Amino acid sequence: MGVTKSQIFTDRQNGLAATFRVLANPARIAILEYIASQKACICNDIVDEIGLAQPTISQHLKELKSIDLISGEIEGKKVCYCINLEKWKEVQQQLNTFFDKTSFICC
Amino acid sequence: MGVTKSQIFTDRQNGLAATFRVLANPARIAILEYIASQKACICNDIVDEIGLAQPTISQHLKELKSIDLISGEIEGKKVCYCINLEKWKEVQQQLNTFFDKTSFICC
DNA sequence: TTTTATTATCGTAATATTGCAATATATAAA
DNA sequence: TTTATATATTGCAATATTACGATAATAAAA
Repeated sequence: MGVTKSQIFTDRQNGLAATFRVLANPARIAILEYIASQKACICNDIVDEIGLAQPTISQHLKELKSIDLISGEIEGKKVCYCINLEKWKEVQQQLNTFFDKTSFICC
Repeated sequence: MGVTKSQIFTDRQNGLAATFRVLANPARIAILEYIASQKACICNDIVDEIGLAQPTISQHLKELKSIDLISGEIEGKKVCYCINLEKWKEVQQQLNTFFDKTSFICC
């Protein structure tokens, strides 16, 4: 075999892991931090800012968009990426629920 | 190429991504939730509880231990795994710092 | 000591992920 | 329309991850 056996876990557990997975990459962390640092939506100066090739950045942006963590609006020939604040808060909430629910003292 | 270019990111960004990575697997989520649900430390009934082979569980436990999210105490021929509450809180804090710092309105 | 039960490690197969060059697509500018 | 610029997609090479069987290591029990 060799693939995550998602069938044996709940949708919630799989969803939580999937969210963590999108965040589990330093380039995507850096992209999110950069987008957020520009108060107005800034487009692909991201490619210049981060030290990765344009197709690589484009792919990372696609993944971030796939879970709605960012949105991308087309403006002429440029695209303007922004943090989707609603989803952002939702994810933060989801993670906190996990951490709060799971922390018990045992040993 | 084909590997994450960690050199171009900060230690903080790499560390954050690494933490997310450990959590980015439904089996590890399930293991953490199971360990936490047993108020006293329970050992590898985890293998029975989760539907994965013993070596697989052992490997996941190793990863969780590697970032100190759980501890494993040897008790005779059994090992007792527990949530490391101190680290747990620290990770939750770390993630919240990321989310709080990064959330700005742009679009 | 031998046996048995528990956990860890090794080796390997089956994907999944990361990154980039080449190229396609889309839109503004000339 | 042609050209230039910005972004997305495709295809591929280089790892990384997940899972498990076989086996080793450890310690209690017989």
